[in-house]
Amino acid sequence: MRAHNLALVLQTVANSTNQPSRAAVSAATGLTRATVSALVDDLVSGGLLVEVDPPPRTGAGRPAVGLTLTSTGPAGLGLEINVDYLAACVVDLTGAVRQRFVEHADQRPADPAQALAALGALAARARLAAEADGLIVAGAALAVPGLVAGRGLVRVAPNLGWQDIDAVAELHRVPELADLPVTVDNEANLAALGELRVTGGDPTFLYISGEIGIGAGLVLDGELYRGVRGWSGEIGHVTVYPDGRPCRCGSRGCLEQYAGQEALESGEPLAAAALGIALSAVVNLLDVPVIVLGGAYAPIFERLREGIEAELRQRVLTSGLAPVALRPAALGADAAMRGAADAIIRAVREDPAGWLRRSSQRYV
Amino acid sequence: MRAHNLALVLQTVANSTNQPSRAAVSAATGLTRATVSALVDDLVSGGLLVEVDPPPRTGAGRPAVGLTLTSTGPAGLGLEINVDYLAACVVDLTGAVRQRFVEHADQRPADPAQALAALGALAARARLAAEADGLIVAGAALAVPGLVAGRGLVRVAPNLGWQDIDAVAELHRVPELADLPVTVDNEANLAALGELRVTGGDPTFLYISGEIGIGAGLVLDGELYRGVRGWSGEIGHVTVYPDGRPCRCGSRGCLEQYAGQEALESGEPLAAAALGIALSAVVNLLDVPVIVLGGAYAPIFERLREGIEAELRQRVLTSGLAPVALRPAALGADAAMRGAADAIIRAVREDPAGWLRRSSQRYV
DNA sequence: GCCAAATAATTCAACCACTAAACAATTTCG
DNA sequence: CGAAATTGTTTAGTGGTTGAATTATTTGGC
Repeated sequence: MRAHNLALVLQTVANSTNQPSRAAVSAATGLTRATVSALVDDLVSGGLLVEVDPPPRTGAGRPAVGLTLTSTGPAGLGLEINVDYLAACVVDLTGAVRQRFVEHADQRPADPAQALAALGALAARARLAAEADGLIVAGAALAVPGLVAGRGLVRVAPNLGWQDIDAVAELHRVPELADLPVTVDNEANLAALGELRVTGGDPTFLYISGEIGIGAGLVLDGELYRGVRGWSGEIGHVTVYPDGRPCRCGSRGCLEQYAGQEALESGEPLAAAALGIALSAVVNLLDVPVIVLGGAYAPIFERLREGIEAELRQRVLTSGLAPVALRPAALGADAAMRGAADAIIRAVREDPAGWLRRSSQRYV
Repeated sequence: MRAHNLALVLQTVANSTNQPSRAAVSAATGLTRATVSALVDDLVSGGLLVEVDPPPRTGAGRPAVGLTLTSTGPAGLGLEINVDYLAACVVDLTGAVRQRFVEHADQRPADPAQALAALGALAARARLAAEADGLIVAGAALAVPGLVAGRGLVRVAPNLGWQDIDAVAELHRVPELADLPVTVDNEANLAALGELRVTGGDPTFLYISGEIGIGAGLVLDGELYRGVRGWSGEIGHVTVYPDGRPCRCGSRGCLEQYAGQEALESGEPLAAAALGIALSAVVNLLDVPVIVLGGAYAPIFERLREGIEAELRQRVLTSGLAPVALRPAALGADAAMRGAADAIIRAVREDPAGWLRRSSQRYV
């Protein structure tokens, strides 16, 4: 119960645009001022919240003490490995990017261990720089363009040529990362989480990421839906033309053949229509009100828009009752890496009690 | 916290196959025997649980007192209106059907008010019969073949010819139902809930219901996903052949044109393939491991099976890693009505504290 | 310039719900 | 018949929340 209320208070402060006082938090949560005071004290002494001195003055009365998330506490290490680059960043509890390293290089010739060692080196640099800056890296998340099974095993990453790679074990070989909890997730899933953070408004949307392959991250009611085995979002292999072009997955007429990066670069005329058909299926099935186009789609959003919307208008049963909103991604190429870092700090935000417990143990 | 634990105890008893003792519940939930005792006493005196005398003897020790859900407490009234029948049933807390009334008649000529008045009469009979039997009808849920907006407004039910009908208001005109909380939901959604109850095992599946139209109910992690506006599951209008037959929804190549009841009756050769294509999209997007075929599909399941599975094998990216299970629905034509009644008792089960509060007020 | 009103935060007693441990009840087994 | 086992209750203690009173610090009227 205390754990729940700690999270409630922390989220309230986090989601508030200004720097709320204890009294404001009390009003927003429905908890008593006394309770909020006690909880806030714990969060402050545990290094998750800080009191800020100059609160905005308003009317009579004792001045309020503003509260805000710390920028020197726990942080998340976001990692991404993709076909043509490696990237690492550190995001603090407020969501600010504190470190950012990107290394452009084709990863396909390298074998997985080499690639992950290079990424590990980048990650180690980011971690050390962040910790020199007063941050405590709470964990790392890695975004990969492929299917991930539980416990950080990459089952297949077709465009990297990977198969059954234990990415966590490889990263843990780097001495500076050996003690760090690492999770692995699909690139589109994490990018969707990143987008959720910056959009704020819409808790339910589909993020679709056009890279060499096409992935999607589905956020329902503010939560990423990963599927039972973590293999949701494979929109690239949704059939749009049943008897269409053969796909390297063994099927025919997959969306990827018409709207993947290779098709786009060769000026495929059906790209927007194919996207529209696949997205209509998503909306008909899930009643998703917002679709965010990311990856390679974001820069050419305006060129795709009309073609997609035409299909949605025609093919979505409820398009007459309420239109589907189409938006370019707010984060650019950093989305997955940002989302990965965000996943770590999200975990701290959702379970501050766990963090306090662990961080008190650190000093015993 | 008490509310949460009351629900926990009640669910534990409900999900248990035998009639567990307080000690068994304590072991299953992790709560202390003392706590469980206190909670169980509340549930017994509130009329949700009953103690059963003859517990199965085993070994030494004081004999246990078995616990089981009451069969004389709260009950759910499930209603269904469809093209060619009206139906009402009452299900008690244990999930047993206690009353069942079905009236076959084509509803299309009747105007909505007439049809709902007839259904209301059926519902009133079911309620009175149930209450004569010692049950307390806690609420009613109505399954309709159409799109429902919040607060019981049926936006469109194409096959009934309905548009913007306030079904709750119409039912409340029946004097015997005037005091009853009534909700309205899509037929496939409620059928999926009904299926969830009887399957028990799989908490994540897609239920697909082949009637005149084709609807789907999506159950994720044991919860029905209704979509932001409650319009999820419109799989009948997912595009399978982009340039295919025109559909009355204004689009082309909708699944309904190839696998709707009318197509099935005319021996459509593409039915199974079309279903397979649409279902592949669902699995690729959501990683759903189980698909349940209901409505008109259930009796012809074996005829459809191979055709659907062939498409799934070809078109689902992860079909090589883990196959998708295909099953006929366990409940027959009663699924939606059963699911509707179930939705009511599900609410009681999930918030027993609320029920206890309300039922204590009833006697003040 | 001072006091009243207003607002923020803390302190303190009471209470609720859970836990742990002792205890009572009732059986089986040697 | 008594020891062991098992269920269920009682009792004392604890963590966490509430509500009321208290303290702290400002504005504004006179």
